[in-house]
Amino acid sequence: MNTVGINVELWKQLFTLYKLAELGAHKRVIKVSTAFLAEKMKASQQTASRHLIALERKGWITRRVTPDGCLIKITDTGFEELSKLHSNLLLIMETKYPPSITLEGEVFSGLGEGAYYVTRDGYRKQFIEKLGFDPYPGTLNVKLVTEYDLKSRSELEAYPAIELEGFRNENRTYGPVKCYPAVINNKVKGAVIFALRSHYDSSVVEVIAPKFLRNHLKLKDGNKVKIEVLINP
Amino acid sequence: MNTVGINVELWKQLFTLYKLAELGAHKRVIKVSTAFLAEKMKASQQTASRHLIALERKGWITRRVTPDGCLIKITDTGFEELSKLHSNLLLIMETKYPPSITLEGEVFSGLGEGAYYVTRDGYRKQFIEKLGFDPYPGTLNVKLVTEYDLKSRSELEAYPAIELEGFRNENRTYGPVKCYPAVINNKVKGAVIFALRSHYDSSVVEVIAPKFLRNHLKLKDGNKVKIEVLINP
DNA sequence: ATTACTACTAAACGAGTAC
DNA sequence: TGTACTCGTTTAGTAGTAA
Repeated sequence: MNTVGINVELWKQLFTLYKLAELGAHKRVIKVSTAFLAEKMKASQQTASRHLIALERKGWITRRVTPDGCLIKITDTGFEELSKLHSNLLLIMETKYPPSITLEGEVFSGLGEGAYYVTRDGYRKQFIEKLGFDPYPGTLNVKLVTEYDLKSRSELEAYPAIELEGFRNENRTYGPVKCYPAVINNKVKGAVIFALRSHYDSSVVEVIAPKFLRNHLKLKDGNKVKIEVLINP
Repeated sequence: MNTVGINVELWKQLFTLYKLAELGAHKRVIKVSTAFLAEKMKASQQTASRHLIALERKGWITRRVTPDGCLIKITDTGFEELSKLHSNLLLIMETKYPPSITLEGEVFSGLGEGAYYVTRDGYRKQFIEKLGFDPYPGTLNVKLVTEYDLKSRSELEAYPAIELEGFRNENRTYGPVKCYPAVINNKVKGAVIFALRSHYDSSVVEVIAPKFLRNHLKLKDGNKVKIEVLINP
């Protein structure tokens, strides 16, 4: 998810906007004295006044000062801000799964089998179709160490994955594979893949990406790597 | 509506809680470094750290500090706070009408007809049933003066009212009446009533209450009075 | 690497007040 | 009554740093 845009400064302004909306200023022009608004905000009259000025400057409200109060209306832009907050909260509150799970572990060298599997056409086509990229021929093996990471890894099982179908060619059968889109070291988009019958235990995750991760992220055996596994609803 | 409880201090804490929820801390224990959280909040590492400590003290999160980050989970109490905010916003955003409209005007003496109508049993029973109080026998006449108040009064027409049915007795017929619950001078609960065929023009509103308003609020002719008309959805 | 303390700085607040 | 300015105070935020 990573809602871009709301930072701590905007947030403070949103508070006053929110209070104004509680008074109906998103529906109609309301007349409020700064003292009255201040009471609602549990702040001083001066603070309310300054906040209104700031909101006006920001274009979130229109404001006309009269001898007995301010005529305030929340603008479309202002309403949009409240609306954004609302829909972000909706997403947070009503989504069954967390937006992502972050795993950390150490890079190690496997047996090179990854390359073989990833390049099988039966899988490769599905990677392109379902993940949206053509994987570099090879996987990055990451060993999970901490209790927290192992727990996270096991929680992942319960979350909806992208499923690659198994297939067979003239020689043998290839099993189904679960994968999740992921961001590696906050930089590279790729995916983690879990073969249903893996030659590794669950303390190992295999990562693929369109690029050669070891080079691109300058990774060597034993280096720490961070994998943000994205969960899509 | 008048959401009680959220003030500017709670709001600031809610921001950090909201950011944690964006990271999934309402669903599971997450491991974040204070530096990482700070980046999400667009603040310094120290600020993030202090906020987490404050949230823990408040009981909104649980927190375990480890050598490589904090294990954070939003508590039920904390989740409840986010939930409250969400439902308040839902109410604000998705309600068709503003929660209330405030009218201000001057008290004046009418012809005393109000008392006559209000005490007719056909109306009185409906007041008790639909407004929940037995009105003092008499109405408070309020003259609207400012352009803003006249405009507000006319907007009111479009909002859903409590309708009293007309009736007839042996002598004559009594027309239907629209009314809205209202709070007078932030103190007394009552209602404004609009006879569909009134002897006043739309710059006058008549107010009823279980108490004798003139005495109870020490009102004299020419005094300003504030009527918060409540709109129920 | 972390967290979180202390000391300092910047920003927000509120009292008083002019208009 | 109102709003909103100045100015002193309080609060929040950051930098540096110890653990």
